[in-house]
Amino acid sequence: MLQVAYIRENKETVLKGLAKRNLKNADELVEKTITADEERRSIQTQLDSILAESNKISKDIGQLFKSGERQKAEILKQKTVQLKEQSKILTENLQNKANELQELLYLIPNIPNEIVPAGSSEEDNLTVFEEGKVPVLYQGALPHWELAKKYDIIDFELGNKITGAGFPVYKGKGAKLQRALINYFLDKNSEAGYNEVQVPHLVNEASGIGTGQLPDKEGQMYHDAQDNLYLIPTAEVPVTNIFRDVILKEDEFPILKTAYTPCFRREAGSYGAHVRGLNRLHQFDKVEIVRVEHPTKSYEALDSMVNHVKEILRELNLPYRILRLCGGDIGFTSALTYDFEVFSTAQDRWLEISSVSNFETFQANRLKLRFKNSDGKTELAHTLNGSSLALPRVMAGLLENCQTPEGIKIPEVLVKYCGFEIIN
RNA sequence: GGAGAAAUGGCAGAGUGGUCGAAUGCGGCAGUCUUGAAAACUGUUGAGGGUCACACCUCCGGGGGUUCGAAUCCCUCUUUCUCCGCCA
Repeated sequence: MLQVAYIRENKETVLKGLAKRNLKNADELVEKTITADEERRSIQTQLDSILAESNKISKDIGQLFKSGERQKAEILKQKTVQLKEQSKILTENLQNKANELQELLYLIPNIPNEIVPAGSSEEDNLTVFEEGKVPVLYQGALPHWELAKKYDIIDFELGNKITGAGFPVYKGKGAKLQRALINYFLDKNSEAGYNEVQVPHLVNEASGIGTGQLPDKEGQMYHDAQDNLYLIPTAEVPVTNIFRDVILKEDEFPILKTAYTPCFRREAGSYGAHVRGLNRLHQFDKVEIVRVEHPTKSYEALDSMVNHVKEILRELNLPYRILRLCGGDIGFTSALTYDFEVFSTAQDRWLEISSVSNFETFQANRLKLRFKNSDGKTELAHTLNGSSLALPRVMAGLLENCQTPEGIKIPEVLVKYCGFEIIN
C-alpha cells in the first residue's frame, strides 16, 4: 500500500508508474484517493476542534466541583450535550471516510522501479541473464510426469484419491530427493547468512493484509471460515509478518530469514497442458528467503539475493535464465521482480522456479514495519523476498534434464543429501 | 475441559473517576567531569493524525457501554500466567 502523503505529493510519479502497469482508470483512482484524503482530513480537523472544546469544558467542570460551585458546573454540563451530538456524527463520518480511503488505497499497486521495462504481458519481460548448457537428451526422453510413473517416485493419481488434483504423493526416492533438496536449499541459505525459522502454516487475516495477499488475492488462498484462518500461499506471509507492528533500531539491519514451508494455492482458473504434472500444484514445497532492509540498501540486497539463487542453480547444473518482469507482468506489491526460469528439455519450455522481488515500502506500510533513523525519526523499512527455491519445478527440471537411458543421475551436490546417485 | 489471577511506554513497575500520555527504576540518547573509558551528576527519551511551525486531537490488549469527564467503573472478545484434569 502506498502512503497517502506520497500520492498527494507525487501525483505525477504515481500516475506514470501506474501507466507502466497498464492500470486502467488510474487517473480516476488517484483523483478519488486524493479527494477522499482531503475530505478525511477536513472532517478530522472539525472533529478535533469539537473534542478540544469538550475536553476543556470537562476540565472546567472538574475544577468547579472541586471548589464546590455545583450550580455553575451544572450549567456547563448542558453545553456539552450539543457538542456530544456533533462529535458523534463527525466520528461516524470520519470512520466512513477513512474506510473509503483505505479501500481505495488497497486498489493501487506499487510503483514500478525506473528500470522495469514497459510491456503488457510476459512476452515483454526482459531476459537479463542466461547460463547453463541445455543437455542434448537421448532419443525417447520423457517429460517428468512420465518419468515419475516409470520410476514410481511421484504418484498423481494417489494424491487425487486422497485429496484431489494438484496434491501429488512423493514416493521412495522421489520423497527422498524432495527432502534432500529442501535440506540442501536451507543449508545454502544458512551459509549465506539467512537465519532459519519455522513458522505457522496458517495465518490470520491481519497477516494476509500485511503482506498484501488480502484483500487483493482473497480467492487464491484456502480459507478456514470457522476460525477465519488462511493456509499460506508462501512462507513470505508468516515470515514477513514477524515484523508487523515493529519498530527496528537502525543497527538491526540487515535482517535475513529463510524458511521451508508447504504452500497452498487454489489456482482457480488454471487449466490445460501447461499445468500437467508438477507444473502447477495446489500444494507444493518451497524454501523462501526474506529480507528487511534499510531503504538505501534494498537494491543491493536484491542483487545479492539474485546472485545467491544463481549460485544454487549453477551447483545444480541446471540451464536457466533470469527475466526482469515488465510493468504488465510484475506483481501487485512489487517494485522490481526478477524471475528465474529453468529450461526443461523434455517439455521444451521454460519453467518459473524463483521470483525475487523488492517491495520497497509497499508491504512495510501495511505492516507498520519501521525503523528509527539517525535523526531519531521513524521511517518505513524495505522488505524483499524470493524463492530459494520452489521444489516442484526444480524437481521437474532435474528429472527431465538429468535423465539418461540408465536412469536419472542425481547432481553431485545432492548425492550426500539423498544417499543415492541414480534413480532407476 | 474446570477454577482463579492478570494484560499500562524498549523493559520492570506504580496508578481504582478530573490537574494522567501516565510516578519511579532500568535501558537508550546528549552533555558535564576525564588523556580516554567507567562511575557520578544534569538534561532528554512512546506512537499516529494535524500544522510552515505551534496549537490541538487520538491511543494504557481488541471492541462496545456508563459519565460533563475513563488507564481507573460495567459488558464482551482475545491473550498470558497459576492450580487441577486430560493428552502427545
